[in-house]
Amino acid sequence: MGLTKTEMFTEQQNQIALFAKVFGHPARVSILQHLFKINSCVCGDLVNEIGLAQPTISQHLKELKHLGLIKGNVEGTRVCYCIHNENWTAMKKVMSEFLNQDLIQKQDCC
Amino acid sequence: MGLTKTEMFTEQQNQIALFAKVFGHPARVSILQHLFKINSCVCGDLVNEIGLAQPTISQHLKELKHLGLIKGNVEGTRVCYCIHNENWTAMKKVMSEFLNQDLIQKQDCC
DNA sequence: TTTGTTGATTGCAATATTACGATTAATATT
DNA sequence: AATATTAATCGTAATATTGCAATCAACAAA
Repeated sequence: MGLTKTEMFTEQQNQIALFAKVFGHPARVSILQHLFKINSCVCGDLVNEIGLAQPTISQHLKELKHLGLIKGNVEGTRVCYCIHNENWTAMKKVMSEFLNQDLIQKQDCC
Repeated sequence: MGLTKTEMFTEQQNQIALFAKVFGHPARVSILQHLFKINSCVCGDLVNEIGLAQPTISQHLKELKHLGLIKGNVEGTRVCYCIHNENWTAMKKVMSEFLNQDLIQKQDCC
């Protein structure tokens, strides 16, 4: 049905999935890497850097902002974007806990 | 258009996105957590544990297997699933590099 | 005020994802 | 052989995502 049944999962599981989903598109990965490298940049720069149309980049930025991973600051006609450090750190904690789970038994079942 | 333009991104960016995408659904997060906890289990157990229909779980398992994160072993009429340790470790390396990027300048742009 | 620049929003088309009923395939059990 | 159990596959419906042309809104510059 295309409808994820979030109510049958824990809050933690849904949160992991939400973060992962936003990283599940190479354009957003690319935007984030660029923001880490450049520290701050304007929407138009990302359009040139990545090569997708301006509305597409704008939409990806909106999703990243909505999850709190980036900040946007209006500077005249331009909007400056940067990584939201505190939220990025919090996200890392959640994702690391998931990724660094340990198996009780190290040998494979099969 | 609903079509991701993978050719405009680096292989690394596409790989990060592929891994992230598979974690982008709470059912798959839940399956993986359960496999870590139980070490190995049968498809039917996951159906009972999670509460989605059998074809749905089977489909999620297929995606996880396709990415190499789990193994499946036929045992009579049952199929035993477990984490693919080596591939999980390799995935962790790729994802950690992305998540642990450092900002050159610590102060926010805005 | 008019024009230019920048980025958000809208509307739409194409494709992808999620979920499950029905069925099938494979093996176990009787 | 007939039946039961288990999981994969098929088909389909509903919803979500991606991408962009066109437009709009806000501000800057002339």
